[in-house]
Amino acid sequence: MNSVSIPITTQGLQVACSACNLRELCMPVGLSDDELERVDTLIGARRKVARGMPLYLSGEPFQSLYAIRTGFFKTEVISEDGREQVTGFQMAGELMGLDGIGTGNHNCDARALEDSEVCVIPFNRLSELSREIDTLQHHFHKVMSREIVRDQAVMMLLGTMRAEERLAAFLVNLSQRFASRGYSATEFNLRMTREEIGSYLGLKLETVSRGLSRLQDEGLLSVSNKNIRIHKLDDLKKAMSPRC
Amino acid sequence: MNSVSIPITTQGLQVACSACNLRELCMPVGLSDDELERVDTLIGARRKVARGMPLYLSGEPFQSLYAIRTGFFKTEVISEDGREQVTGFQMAGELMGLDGIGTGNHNCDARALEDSEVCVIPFNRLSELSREIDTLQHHFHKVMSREIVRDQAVMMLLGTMRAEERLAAFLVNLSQRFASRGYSATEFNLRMTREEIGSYLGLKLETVSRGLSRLQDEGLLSVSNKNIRIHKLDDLKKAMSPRC
DNA sequence: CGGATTCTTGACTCCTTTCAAATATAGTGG
DNA sequence: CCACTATATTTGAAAGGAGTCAAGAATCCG
Repeated sequence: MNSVSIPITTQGLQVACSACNLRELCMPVGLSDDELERVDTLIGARRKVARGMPLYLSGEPFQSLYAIRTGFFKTEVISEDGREQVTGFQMAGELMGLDGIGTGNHNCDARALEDSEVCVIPFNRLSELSREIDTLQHHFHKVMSREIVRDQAVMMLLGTMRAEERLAAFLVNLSQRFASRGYSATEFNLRMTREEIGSYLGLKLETVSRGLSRLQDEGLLSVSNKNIRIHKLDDLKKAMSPRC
Repeated sequence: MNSVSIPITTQGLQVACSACNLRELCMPVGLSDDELERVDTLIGARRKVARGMPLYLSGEPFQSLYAIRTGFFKTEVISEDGREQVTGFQMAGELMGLDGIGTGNHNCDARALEDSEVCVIPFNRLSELSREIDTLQHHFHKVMSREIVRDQAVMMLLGTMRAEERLAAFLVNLSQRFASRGYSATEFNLRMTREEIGSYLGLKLETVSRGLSRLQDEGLLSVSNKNIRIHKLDDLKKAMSPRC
């Protein structure tokens, strides 16, 4: 125990947006120094979310958006008749909560797949500030729009691709997102279970498992439980298309 | 022929937003008279789109959003390897083009399924105005958010539902949207082909056809080509869930 | 009116699911 | 730190639902 209290709480370690290394991925991009300073005031607080715990649940009142600082999340919709659909996996620098704006309540569950930390962005203040800072407004609109485009890509995947193609597309997507964050594009650990992958891809967990085994047999990658090692990224990309 | 020129062009018949009967469905909601007047200046022009013609195509530079005044559209994504996925069907009062904000180019094709007319909303002016009118800003954010939620519902449909369930969900959705526009909830004409329904629902056209026949055999509705008559809307809703 | 498109239906195939069992892994408490 | 239990993963075999292929019928539209 320290006799002198050292601020080791979340708050104590806070890093301003202007100094955040996720800046490029997160909200503020292309702002002047002055504007960045004002955006710094936007982030209300940090919040830690332990693995398995919800960041928010469907039905809860919507107040804030969340930018992931560290960690990994899934978002999941549960229908009235009990069906569960994982609608996405989110990693550092990505924004969550956009679905809550429309109704004023969150429309899905967001759950940490590993111990994580998020920046809380009060939506009211984001609205205010984006009325004053054009760049911020436009950036926010772009982020929402990209989410729509991403969702459309998932529709395409679910509507037209076969099991192995879906799996290849899923892995290539993860690979690219890890790579853009400075991690290896060819080796990474899955944070989610086969069942969660299956829910996202519209497949049963057994089909996911078989698909991974098959891609391994084809020599495209190695699977060791949650660890993925991609040997032929190009061929994996080709496996996203029919007749391969 | 009229000897005296009467303005029968699109422009001549223009109706201000403040007098538009789609007001509740479209952009401006809950504005003061003063604000409504300013929003009127937002609508650049009307544009007619003949059946089968594109409102915009993927790749074209994004300039404007479009609010449907009359008619019916589909939006469709085409992937690099040639797969087509219908991502939605839009009717009067609904907004199209949100997917273009992110990249500055449209990311899908929007095509009229019947002769249609849209209001052109220049995005720049919408951005400006929404910086000045809180209500408009918030409404716009809500519309985008609802689009995300809608997309998530489609993911759920594609990821977890069986053919007949998807079809039932599709028809119930159409029914509700027609009803909220003052049309019959139980009888309407499909504007799209079986193939387009299939693309949207992740099914082949034969499966759509068989599904409709089946729902008819079960007595839930009558199908006569494009005409749908729903006899048991409650049971059709139940058919969206498993074990029916 | 007539070719082209769209729709329906049947028969068969194939991919994914279901059901089941064995194995491996991870988390927990002693 | 190890044992133990719950969870997660793999794999096989069989079943089922949607896809494919094909042909005929109906409808649309110029």
